[in-house]
Amino acid sequence: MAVDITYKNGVLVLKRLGNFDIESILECGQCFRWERNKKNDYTGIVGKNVVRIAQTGDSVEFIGCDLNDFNDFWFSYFDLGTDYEAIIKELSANDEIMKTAAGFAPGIRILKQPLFETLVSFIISANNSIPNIKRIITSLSSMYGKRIIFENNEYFSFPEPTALANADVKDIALSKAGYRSQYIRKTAAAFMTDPLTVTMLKDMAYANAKKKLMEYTGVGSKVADCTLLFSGAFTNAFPVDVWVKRVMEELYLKEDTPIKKISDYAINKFGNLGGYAQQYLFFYARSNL
DNA sequence: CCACAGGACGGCT
DNA sequence: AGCCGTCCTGTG
Repeated sequence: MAVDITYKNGVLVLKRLGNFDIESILECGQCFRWERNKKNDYTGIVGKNVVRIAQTGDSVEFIGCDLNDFNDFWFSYFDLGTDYEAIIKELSANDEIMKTAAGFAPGIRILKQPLFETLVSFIISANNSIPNIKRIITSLSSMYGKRIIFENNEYFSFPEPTALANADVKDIALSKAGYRSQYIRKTAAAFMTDPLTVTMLKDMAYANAKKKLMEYTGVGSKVADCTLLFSGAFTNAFPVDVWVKRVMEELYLKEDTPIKKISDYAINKFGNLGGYAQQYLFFYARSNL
């Protein structure tokens, strides 16, 4: 069952990689900077790292990636050190709903994304649709990021806090971020003077880390939970958006329930696996409800 | 043209 | 403390 890793001519190949479905991982709403070239073939930029990933069955190719890139960055980004089979087993025990939801997309993984990038991306996500969020981030990156050429195409790294902090709100608004433009600039400025790291968040209790994030302008409960979960800080974070609210009411609670109550229910029910449960439920809801 | 989808904020009870 | 109008953009 062990994963087999080989590297030749700029292509790193993982064989027998379980619980890894590139489409589920990249289309489940946790990341915004991957473009689909064709089915099961995506190119993405994370921080300053660009890579193309092509999957056939349980064999996954990382193109334009050497062993160092993989060990230093992508292994952690794709959360390859975590046993998802065990997580699904635990969530599914005595819970037919989770069994169905996780069984629907067992190849989902929760990415560990750079903190500032994740925070700003989810500030942009507030009251917004996924295609629009992607457009805004692409636009901001081309204005304030660094240009990188990969496979003869042009990519731009996510902007550094300084670049956004020093930008004019009017210029940020050219990205079509709308009223979120001032949130982006203010948060970047705060981040620049008082940088926050995932390590710092992990050293706090979950509730304190969430409070800390909610001090940034444009960050409410949902955006804070998304940032904690998708930066790899807390696996118990359970972001409740309209879809999760819908699926929780439909499958578990059977009645209209305030968001805060849904959070409490999930924390109590799923504990440290809440974040994984949320992703399975979210993906299931988007595809079936 | 209008209705609607998607969360945070701030002003109001 | 909770309720609700407003914010911006894209789509049907």
